Amino acid sequence: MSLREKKTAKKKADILRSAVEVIAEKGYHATTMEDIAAKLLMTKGSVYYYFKDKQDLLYQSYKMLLEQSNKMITEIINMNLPIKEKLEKVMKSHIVFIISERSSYGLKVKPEHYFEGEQLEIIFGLQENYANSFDQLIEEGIQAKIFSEVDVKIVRNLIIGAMNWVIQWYSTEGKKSAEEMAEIISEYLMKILIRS
Amino acid sequence: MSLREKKTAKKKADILRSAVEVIAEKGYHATTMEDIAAKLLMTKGSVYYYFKDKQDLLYQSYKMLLEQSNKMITEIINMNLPIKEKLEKVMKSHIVFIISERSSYGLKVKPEHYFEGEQLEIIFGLQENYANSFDQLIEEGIQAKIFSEVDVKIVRNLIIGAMNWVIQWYSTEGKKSAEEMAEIISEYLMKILIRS
Amino acid sequence: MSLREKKTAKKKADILRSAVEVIAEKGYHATTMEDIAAKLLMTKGSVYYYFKDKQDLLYQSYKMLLEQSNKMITEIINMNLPIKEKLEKVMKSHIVFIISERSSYGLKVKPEHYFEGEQLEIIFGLQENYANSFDQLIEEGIQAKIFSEVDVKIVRNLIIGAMNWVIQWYSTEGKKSAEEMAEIISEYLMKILIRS
Amino acid sequence: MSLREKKTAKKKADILRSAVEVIAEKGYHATTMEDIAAKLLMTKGSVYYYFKDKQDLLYQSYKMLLEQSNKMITEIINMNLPIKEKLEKVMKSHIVFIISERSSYGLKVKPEHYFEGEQLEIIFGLQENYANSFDQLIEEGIQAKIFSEVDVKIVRNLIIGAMNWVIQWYSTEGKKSAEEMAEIISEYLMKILIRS
DNA sequence: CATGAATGAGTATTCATTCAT
DNA sequence: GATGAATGAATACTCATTCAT
Repeated sequence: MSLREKKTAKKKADILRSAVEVIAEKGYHATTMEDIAAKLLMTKGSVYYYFKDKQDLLYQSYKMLLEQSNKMITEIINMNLPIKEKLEKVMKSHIVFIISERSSYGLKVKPEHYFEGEQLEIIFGLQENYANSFDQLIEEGIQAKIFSEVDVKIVRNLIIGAMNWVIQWYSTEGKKSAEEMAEIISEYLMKILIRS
Repeated sequence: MSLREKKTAKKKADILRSAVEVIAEKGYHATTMEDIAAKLLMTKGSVYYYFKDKQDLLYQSYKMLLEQSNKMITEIINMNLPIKEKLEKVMKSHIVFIISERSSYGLKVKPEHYFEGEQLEIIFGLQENYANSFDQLIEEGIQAKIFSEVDVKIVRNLIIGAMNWVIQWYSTEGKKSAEEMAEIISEYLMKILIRS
Repeated sequence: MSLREKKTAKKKADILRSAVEVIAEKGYHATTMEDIAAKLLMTKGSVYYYFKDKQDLLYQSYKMLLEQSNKMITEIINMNLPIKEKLEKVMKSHIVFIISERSSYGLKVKPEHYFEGEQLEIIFGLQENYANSFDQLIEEGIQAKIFSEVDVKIVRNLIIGAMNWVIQWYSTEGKKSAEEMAEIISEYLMKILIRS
Repeated sequence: MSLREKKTAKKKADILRSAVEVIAEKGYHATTMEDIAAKLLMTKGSVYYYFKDKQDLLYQSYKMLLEQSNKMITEIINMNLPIKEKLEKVMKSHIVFIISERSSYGLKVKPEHYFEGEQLEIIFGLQENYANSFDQLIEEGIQAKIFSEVDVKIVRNLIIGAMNWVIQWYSTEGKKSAEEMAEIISEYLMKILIRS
């Protein structure tokens, strides 16, 4: 990749990050291209130089988010750790990520509303990948008799829901750092799984 | 209340319910007055007879939701039941309500974005009321040594988060009814609290 | 049709006429919705109440134009007149229409650029209809040995082209009225056909 | 002219030809600088090295067209040929030129919309020159009693209109070559003039 | 000379809101 | 009370134009 290409890639990534943040904060429709651009001291026009349209920006933002989380969960799965610690690590990473990126792995409404065709398929694929990885960890724990025999999908959804909701109530002004909060939360959520 | 007043009140409530549903489905900004009116075979114009503006509609919708949940939680608190059963009942009601109304107790983004001044205070008050009631139940359980000594606020947020997220994944086409699902979920979430 | 419906239909027709004129004058892309609205002392918003979008406005304008000319040519074809007079009448009507409506039967570029799918088919159909009617008149004249044996399609295109071009050079400030000019032109163009 | 200047001149001419074609195809406003540049595998930026702005490009394109046609008509006028053949030659050249350059001597709308001041004068001058040359040929034919006594200006406009319209209907996929078509058309149009 | 990038003015379009009937 | 119509403010998007490298 040439220097110029690197610069372009960086700029694109910057815009995506900016977009993720603003959209997570205000919602897709309430976010204007102006908002996203202003945050980076750019003009709308520039953003359009890098992205086809607002929807494209949303798609790529969301895709980036999901890819990052898939990368994260895959790495952790491949670590040589006890299953319980793996799952805790995943949860903590998930929570810290949400807090630090000020975003959410979950759109505030169904992807079907925003994407269609190939885009929707890719997004669904990535979501499924993450969900499956999560499920895999839970199942492994169940096999190992460390987790109780729960309905994997439901429990996974509950845990992800509880984590994604954190952005609604966690305040950076509070006493606890993101990491501390992630530690506490993962401990609590683990209780849903741990054999008593 | 005269007949006319009753009729008006009913119409208002109808509109609110319609609004709650569409807004929950598509998000506030993506929802047009047309959408809300069309669902009731009305015209936009008529809606304005009953509500000052779109924001007012949102406010009253959301307030209604919160009032209903507060009413619900208060009734359950006053029942003569073991604490564990009370909390389970609250959770089940919360979940069933979310599924049936196809809405969410939580706006998809912070209330601060939509309300201000007195409205915001009232909304915050109602949310606090609900949170406090929830906390009260948790604390009672802790006092009674039935629940373990968790950080009440965090756990409450986790549970509410997990429940509010249900709308993102529960499908009415699935095998389980809302009640069955609520039963299962509340059982799982209860594990966060129950002493092991 | 109720009074209200009549009013709406009239308004629509007014907008179409306004659009036809401005678009014929400045071209589709150079014409703004503002231009069209301003001409009728309306706001853009109002125009959008009656028409889906700018393209829709163009389509309906053009369709109206073609329908009117088809109606005109059909009426003349059905008159009980010598073939030569029929064709002259068609030409004169065509020319007077172009001058009075300040528009052109022909878009300035190919319809394919503006329409697609069903719209394009309908436009093509209407154009074909007009062309066929024109051809029919020419052929009739040839059969009757009044016109010479020309290539019907080419001659039709030449005549229509010459007439559509009138809008480029006819000035309302000149000495001749539209009718006089139409008279002269049709006489000249007839020479292409008349047996010598 | 130095080599460099020659190169520059060639590039300019290339761009002009490209511009003429695209503008004739899509219309001035629908044509983007990108379109023109892309056709020559250039970037927009480069085009600006050679031309001040889009309007300048249009002006020079159009001027070039008119100059070429003036050159053509002048050459033919100066040939030693019977008047009838001269006019036929002019028409054929005009038609072949339009078809080959895929452009039109006539802008799709009035020059007044695109040019002003000196530019407009020059364009008008060139148009007038062409028109006058055309008229001169017609008048010569009338003097020679070969053409009938028509209104020169009107007939000239009719003939030019019929020819400029060719681009709207002539298809390169048809059986007839541009030259054959030009032959046929000029023959037909000549009938307007020829004494019967 | 060429070009990638940035910009801003202009335009289509949407939609909450108003109001006369 | 209801509604068809009208409006204008807001916003996505395009594209001619500029300029640093």
